[in-house]
Amino acid sequence: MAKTKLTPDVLALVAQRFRALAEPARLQILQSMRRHEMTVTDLVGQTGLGQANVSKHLQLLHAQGFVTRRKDGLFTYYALADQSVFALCDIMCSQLDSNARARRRVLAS
Amino acid sequence: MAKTKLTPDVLALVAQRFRALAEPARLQILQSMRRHEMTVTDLVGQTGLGQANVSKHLQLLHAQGFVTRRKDGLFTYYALADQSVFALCDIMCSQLDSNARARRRVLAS
DNA sequence: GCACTCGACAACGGTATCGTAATCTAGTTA
DNA sequence: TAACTAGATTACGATACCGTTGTCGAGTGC
Repeated sequence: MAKTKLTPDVLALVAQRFRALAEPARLQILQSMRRHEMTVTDLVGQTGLGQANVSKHLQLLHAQGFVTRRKDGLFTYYALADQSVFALCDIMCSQLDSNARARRRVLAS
Repeated sequence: MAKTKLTPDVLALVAQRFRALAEPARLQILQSMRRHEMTVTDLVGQTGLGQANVSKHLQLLHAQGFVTRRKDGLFTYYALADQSVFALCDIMCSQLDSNARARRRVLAS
């Protein structure tokens, strides 16, 4: 395990990466790419977001290294850089679960 | 593994949780609490942030269930709700690592 | 009671970010 | 070459969020 020191600089970078995932639209895009790579128009169709919007979100995700780009003719294919995004989401979801359960427990008292 | 369905609603909640961690100040606060619970003034001293600022960040972290609150006389003690925050940060850091390495590889070509 | 401290809260200015509309570039096809 | 398409880019208005200042309530000690 690469135990990077958590200096303020590193903290800023980590925060930046968290922010990239702090947007429902981007999570939706990432989820749409879970199985295969996709073009921008594919993603526009699947998510219902605007073209410029999707493109901008993809720029950001690519800049942060969450997705890879591959150009072929007119199309640009985007794919997940790695699967760890879903590991992150899983942790978040299980926290959501336990929070909801705790909240219910409080209400029951 | 609690495989929650990733409906748009859930996605919004997950995004909200990511946003809570998308701020260097909050990561700094969480890191300061890694070992023991702390009062607000402790955290102000340790982080160098303003009092009102710290208090507001703590409200948010508490609302999202990342920290617990315990009042004792004049003081309010905050503590980590669980350690999974650091699991999240670890994943992010290792991604940072591999990104940096990939970038270096590109530069070397 | 009075002064003091801790922490929460409201208001405010500055900045960042979202989504959209319009434009531009590059590649394809007729 | 002209028309078309995919996608990137820019400009803009709306909104959200950060950090600070000032204030208030609660608890403590003289």
